[in-house]
Amino acid sequence: MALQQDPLKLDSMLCFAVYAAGHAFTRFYKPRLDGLGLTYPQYLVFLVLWEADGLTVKGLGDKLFLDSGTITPLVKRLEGRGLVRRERDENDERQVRVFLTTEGRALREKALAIPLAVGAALDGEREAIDTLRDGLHRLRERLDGDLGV
Amino acid sequence: MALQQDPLKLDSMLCFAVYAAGHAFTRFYKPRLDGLGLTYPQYLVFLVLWEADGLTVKGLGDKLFLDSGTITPLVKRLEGRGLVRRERDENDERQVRVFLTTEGRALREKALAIPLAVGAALDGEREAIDTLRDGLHRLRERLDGDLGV
DNA sequence: CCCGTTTAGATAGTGTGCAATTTAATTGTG
DNA sequence: CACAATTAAATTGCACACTATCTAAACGGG
Repeated sequence: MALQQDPLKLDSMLCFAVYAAGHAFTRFYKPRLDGLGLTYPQYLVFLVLWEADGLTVKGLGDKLFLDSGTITPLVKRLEGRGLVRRERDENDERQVRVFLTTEGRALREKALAIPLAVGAALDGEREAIDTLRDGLHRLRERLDGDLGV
Repeated sequence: MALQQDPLKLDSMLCFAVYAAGHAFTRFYKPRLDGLGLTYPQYLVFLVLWEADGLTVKGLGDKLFLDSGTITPLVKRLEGRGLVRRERDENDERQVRVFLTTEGRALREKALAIPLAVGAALDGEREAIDTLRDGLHRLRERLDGDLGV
């Protein structure tokens, strides 16, 4: 196996493979999520809330690796549409807890069709998928663990 | 190995692993790219131009899987800083070709340090990296090949 | 050669992401 | 208890990404 000649070759870069696959996923999800009226990041927030209703904004951010600058306006849009309710924690009033409304909880039924569509598109690659996912989670941990320059 | 019980479990989803790893990469690159004054997508544009100067906006988009709505304003910002020059193709005036300026070409020297930093952070994982990258490119092709719903 | 279609690029609007700052609430230490 | 430090959200500003729409240029069949 020859060594990499050009260290700046786009197609050899892991970062670009991740970046491009991410956009491909967003494009793939778009038509499916249109049916629920959700964007992809909003869908992720619901995945978390369906597992753990009443999480704080920070809790959501920790799960999704996003900060309040992203979560706050996103959740406010969901609140405006009556899909979630925001409520200040009475024991610690710095925190805002996000609760599903009946309507928000009901979305879960429709959402069940989405993993099926993904499964169909990636048909017969169960093992490769698990390997990829685990490799990506390890990668993320390494990158986030690095202290910079 | 037990089957997946909850089909909507965040941490089992490949899409989220890709999404989160993408952000981790962006965060990782940020301090390194600050030295060049580039954002990560701008860096990708330079990777393409250093390989193929004078590409059209569409050519850039094809390489990066982005459309004119993203490329046009990005390249205009680079033009405003004197890093690239935009020039309408004289044979087909619908097309705009993007050329590196001397300054833009010179950035490449500084950029060479970046793959080294990535290599250091992911030290000793050459084989795993190649496997991940190839798996992600195959994934992207599958997702983009899907016709939707 | 005319006109409908296609193609390239630009533009407007919406929704992320993130850094930096601000405000309010809580905690820790003397 | 006072008060500095920390923490949680929100806010502001900038830069993507994408959809939809628009204009101009090129193409293609009759």
